[in-house]
Amino acid sequence: MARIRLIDVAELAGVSMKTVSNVVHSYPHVAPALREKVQAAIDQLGYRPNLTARRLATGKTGMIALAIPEIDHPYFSELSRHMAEEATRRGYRVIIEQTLSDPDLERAVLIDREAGLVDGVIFHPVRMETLDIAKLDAGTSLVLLGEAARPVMTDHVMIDNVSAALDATRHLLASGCRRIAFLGVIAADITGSTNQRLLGYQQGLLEAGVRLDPELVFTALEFTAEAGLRSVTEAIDRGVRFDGVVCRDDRFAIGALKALHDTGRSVPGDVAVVGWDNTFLGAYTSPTLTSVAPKKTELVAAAFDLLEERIAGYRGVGRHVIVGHSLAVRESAPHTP
Amino acid sequence: MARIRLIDVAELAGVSMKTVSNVVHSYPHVAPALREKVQAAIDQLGYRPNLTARRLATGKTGMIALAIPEIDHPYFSELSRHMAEEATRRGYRVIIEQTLSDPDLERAVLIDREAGLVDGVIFHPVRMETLDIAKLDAGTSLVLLGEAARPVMTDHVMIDNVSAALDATRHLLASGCRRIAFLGVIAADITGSTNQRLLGYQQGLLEAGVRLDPELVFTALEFTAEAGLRSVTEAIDRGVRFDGVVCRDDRFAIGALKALHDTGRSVPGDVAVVGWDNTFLGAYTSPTLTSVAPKKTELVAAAFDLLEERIAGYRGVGRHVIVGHSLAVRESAPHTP
DNA sequence: CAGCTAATGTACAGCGCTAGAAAGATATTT
DNA sequence: AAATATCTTTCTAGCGCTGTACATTAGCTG
Repeated sequence: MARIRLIDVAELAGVSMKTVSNVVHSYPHVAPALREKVQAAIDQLGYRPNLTARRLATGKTGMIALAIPEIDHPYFSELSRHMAEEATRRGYRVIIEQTLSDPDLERAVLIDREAGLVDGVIFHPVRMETLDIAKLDAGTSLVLLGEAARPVMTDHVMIDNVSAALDATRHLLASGCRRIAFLGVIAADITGSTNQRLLGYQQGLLEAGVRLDPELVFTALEFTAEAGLRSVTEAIDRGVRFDGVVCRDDRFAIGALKALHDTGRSVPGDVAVVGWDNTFLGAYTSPTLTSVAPKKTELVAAAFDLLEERIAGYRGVGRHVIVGHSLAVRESAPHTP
Repeated sequence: MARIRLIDVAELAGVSMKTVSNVVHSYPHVAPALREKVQAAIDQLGYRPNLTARRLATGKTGMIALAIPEIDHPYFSELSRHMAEEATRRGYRVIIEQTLSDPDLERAVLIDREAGLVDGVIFHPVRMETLDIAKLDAGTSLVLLGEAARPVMTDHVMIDNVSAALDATRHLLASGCRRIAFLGVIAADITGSTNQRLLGYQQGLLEAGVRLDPELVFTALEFTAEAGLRSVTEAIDRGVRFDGVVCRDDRFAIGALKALHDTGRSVPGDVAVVGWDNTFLGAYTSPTLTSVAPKKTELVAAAFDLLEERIAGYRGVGRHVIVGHSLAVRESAPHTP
């Protein structure tokens, strides 16, 4: 039972391969009677075009790669879902590459891109630096996500992290918080995100005339809820007093919520908490989580727009697109009454 | 700056294409001096083999498709991660197809498989029925996950749902629960999972001599935390009394936890809760969630084993593999003291 | 009905790589 | 030294599909 090929259909229908191909592609100038005959042959044999062969012939793969640190991080899994749906809408398939924040795997993503497997790559780097990416960006289609790196020649989509952190901080200040913590700084973190979010946080305190207390900038060991939990618990154990927390990641916020709960603090009564990314997690915690909400669909659409322009041949300087954000206000840091 | 091809390297190195190919594939019988010269040419030009062309020539794609209902469901995103890692280990790439539990999209997965894009498919059906799958299973490599359907000729990996539900129910019974609810039955659900889990639940009650009260089988509208929350809240509003809940899904459990919290019940004091799938969600709820834990890595390994045998040419009858499970015991339904 | 345009259909050369056959070179044996 | 065996390398026919160039037929016009 070998695969049915175009030529098999052609023989059965008594026409040339090209005519069958024309029918498959709904090419307009095919006589109705012939089209019907060919279609019947296709149906009878159950013919499916071989995509690999088509790709080789056309030079287009119809696939794009989405390279993210972790598939099962809620933010990235939600992002993946949006990407997959947008891709379907635009006639692409997505192949997801997990980099695990490993510099070598990240590099491999860019190198593989050259292998003709995909038409373009949407890449959220964590560990690779700007120059590193620039060196490997051989002019083929690439769009970067996040804040880690932004080579001059490469397109790039992100939210305004400073302003989003500012919004979060203002929100806490408006509800009366005065000792607001930031969770968290990570030693090994080379991404720009944290710095920018920290900047917005500082700016918020500054404009409200609240003194910045270094003790309130918590550190964590890694980007997990567990690390967030530990960090907050330790701060409490050290006797640090605070009435609000801006978390740079929903997972940190989940950990913080749990730490506060376990140490008998009420949220938002004693401490108000703001998370980041507005993952679905936040909707089902108790209390539900207020969180910075990047406009994910905008982000995805922008990334695809840029990528498709690159695929279509744009070779110019890198475009930087800032997509909107909002604050999804829930119980952990409610609106001021 | 066109793509570098094998022949470009061959010309630069002054050898034949096959020799370059031999170097690329580390074929042993290449004279060291030549190998070096060819390698130098490869490096100089930055040659990358075109995978599409290689595929067409070899007939193998090195890719497998993972078809799941939703990428961002925690269970499936965790599964995806394991799959991606196992695939890498075995030299495959994974392309994730999201079916959204849509029968047409599910069907498309099986039809596409014929298109030579992937070497095999690991498919977790939700809406397609056994016969439907059997009809489309043209003998190419396919492994099914879950309980929805199991055609005779198709390989299949699952956990023993009856026994897992039995374990969960016994656990609650052992800690003294006597009015144990099941969350939940969904009208539109045609998967076998719920029935099997319900069966295990009944069996557990039966062997403990506890009467089965139909009022305790909760229904929900869809598989979301929101629906779980609503279902439990409504049961409480109706005045249904219960001291334990077996949830057929962690998301239901998250919703249940929130419903109990919002209505002032303590967990596990007033009501003990068991979830299903042991997603990472359960580790960060308050209280943390006891959950049925399928051995995901075993499941993934088994699925790949079967799939690789199919790819290698096995054409026999469908194998059914049952992988182990355990109960991840946490605060929401602790061990009996 | 010749003379032209438009509509249909066919032939075939690639796309870039693989792999088996064949050829050429070198080493070993008698 | 001839004959045989063993390496190395080259040659080349596909893999299945697309798209260009060309051939054929049909449809009109004057």
